[in-house]
Amino acid sequence: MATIYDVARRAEVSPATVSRVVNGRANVDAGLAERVRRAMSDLNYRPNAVARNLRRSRTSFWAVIISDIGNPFFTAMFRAVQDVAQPAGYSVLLCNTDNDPEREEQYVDATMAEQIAGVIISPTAASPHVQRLVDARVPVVVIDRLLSDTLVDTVLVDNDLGAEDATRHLIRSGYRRIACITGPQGLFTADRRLAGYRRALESEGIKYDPDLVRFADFRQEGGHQAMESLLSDPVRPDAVFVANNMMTIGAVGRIFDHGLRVPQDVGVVGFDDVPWSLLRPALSTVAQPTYELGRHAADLLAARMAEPDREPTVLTLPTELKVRQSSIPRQRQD
Amino acid sequence: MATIYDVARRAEVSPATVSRVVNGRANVDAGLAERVRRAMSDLNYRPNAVARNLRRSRTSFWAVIISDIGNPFFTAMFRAVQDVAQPAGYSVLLCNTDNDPEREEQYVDATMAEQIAGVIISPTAASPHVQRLVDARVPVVVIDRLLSDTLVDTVLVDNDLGAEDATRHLIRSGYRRIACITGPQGLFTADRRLAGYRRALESEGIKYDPDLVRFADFRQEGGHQAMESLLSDPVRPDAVFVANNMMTIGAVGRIFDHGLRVPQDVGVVGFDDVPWSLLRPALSTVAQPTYELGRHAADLLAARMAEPDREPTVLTLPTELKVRQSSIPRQRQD
DNA sequence: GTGAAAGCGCTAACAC
DNA sequence: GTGTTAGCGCTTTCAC
Repeated sequence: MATIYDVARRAEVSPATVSRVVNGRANVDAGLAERVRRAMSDLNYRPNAVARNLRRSRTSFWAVIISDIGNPFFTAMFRAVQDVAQPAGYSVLLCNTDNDPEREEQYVDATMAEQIAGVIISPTAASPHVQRLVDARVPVVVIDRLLSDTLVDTVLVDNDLGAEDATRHLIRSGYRRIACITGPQGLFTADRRLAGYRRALESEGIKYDPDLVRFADFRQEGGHQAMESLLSDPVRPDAVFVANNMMTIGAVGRIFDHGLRVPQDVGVVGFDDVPWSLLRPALSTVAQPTYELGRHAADLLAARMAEPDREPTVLTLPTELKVRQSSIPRQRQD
Repeated sequence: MATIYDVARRAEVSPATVSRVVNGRANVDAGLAERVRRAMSDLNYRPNAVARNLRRSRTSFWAVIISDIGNPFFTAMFRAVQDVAQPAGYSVLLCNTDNDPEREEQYVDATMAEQIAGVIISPTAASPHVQRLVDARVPVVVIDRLLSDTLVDTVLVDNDLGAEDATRHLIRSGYRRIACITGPQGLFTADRRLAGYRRALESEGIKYDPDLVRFADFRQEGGHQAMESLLSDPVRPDAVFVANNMMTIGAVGRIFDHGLRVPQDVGVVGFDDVPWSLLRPALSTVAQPTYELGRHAADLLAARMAEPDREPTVLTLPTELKVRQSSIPRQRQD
């Protein structure tokens, strides 16, 4: 592999000049620059990014650390990050923790060791790792979680309001015994969405009943089991608010398995869209602006890199209730 | 940030000894090693991976280059790769090309510049980039495509047979006017699946009719449009074989939009499962062993890294036809 | 078993 | 505008 010295020798200039040409610095004589470019192409020279990274003591990578690569929420967000990063000359590393704090730690360690230029992370429940990144002055943006003990750029949606809208919509559609399947207790989004559900009930004069609440794992299988548990109750709910997309899939499947109809027997509103229009009945959901979330996170990251000492920003984006078939009982459909 | 020199000074040994301890080399006196470990922890020392990379002239990254991060086929495969890579001490970079050859080139360049240790790639149609990687002696495994002009480790499924099975199943279920929506002409999987479709027709004595074939883009929207085009024909097909999962979603949605029923009016078999069990009717598909594909690709990559001059292997895994509701017309269901 | 020292390929002072 | 040179932090001969 040709190095910058080989090119310099061939073009009869110094390595410094070659470096300047490679990096597009203006202050190089046009003739020299041309000679350098010829030499580079003659030798099929490719700069060694690792050497550059060492010298500059940071890389041209961003890392996105997420908990579930199978969830379209994260992949859509990732795509947005990539769309911002690539034109800016950064490649994006996707790290999938499967909600395992140990894996998260491993990735955060790797991130620091590899001198990653910036990190966008959706941390697992109690995450001291973000603090470590902040302490090491690695630019970080937290997405989808609000960390109470760490001052850091953050992008969220209004989980409370979204869940409240969804639940109120179910109430106003005539459902009365409304269950809630939320995520692991202590996980920010799970707690906020449960809180929104509760607030809607209480503001509409329906008593909050903890027996109608299930805590699952935000995955399809969890939604499946939680629904099973709800349906095996002597008095089954007539509607359910499910706090994420994957669990909604699982929950609705279970409703069908019991021979029940959606929305006639059980009304359903999920949280976060699934990008697939095929589902029947079409699911009512609290849509999150996933792409926007990613784009804002990427923009915040870029801003922090440009200005490391700026005040941390917390951005809360609105959700949008999309009413489709799964929450409109037959008698009200027309 | 503490360096290896700081640790050496504090432990009163040489940097070489610290390096040996960090890398777990055996030939270090136990007492010294202990002293070094203490110093490391005192100073909160973290090895600088970039410097190590430069010195070793390769990184501890693998890159997976795919065409669509929104397709569960690729994310499942990625997960498998990650599961092999991580215990082996590698982090995995996910590169999403959106089927854009330019983006692919950019990623291949970055891969080489960053001295990525190994690459798993599902190349776009005509890909000279893989040859470049091979020439540069970067360990590469190609997945989901057979490159005719490049000798390289490859993991495939038997596309021909899978498509043939699917189509024959439709024929035997009583469908006669069977359409095919495949991917972009020239793309390996698209061509092979079309060939399998054709072979089934001909072996069952049905004339192959090019008017029943549509070439789309392997994405939901493409399936949507292709189905629209098929349904606007004066004589509409009574079944369709769709050559990938995303297009199947789009196609079935369009069938519904036309007020037609699946499978009574139009039978459907897709290629590659979708992880959502919720779809109604449940889709008959040619299931690919996605996780296995990824695992084998990762294993081949590891083998190539260990033994750069081994003969390239081409692995072809079987598919499995999963007959569900979408291809069993009512009169035959019982 | 341990240390001294060279150098991976590049960039950025600094000198001219 | 261009060249000289000193490292970035680590690993790895090689000598002892």
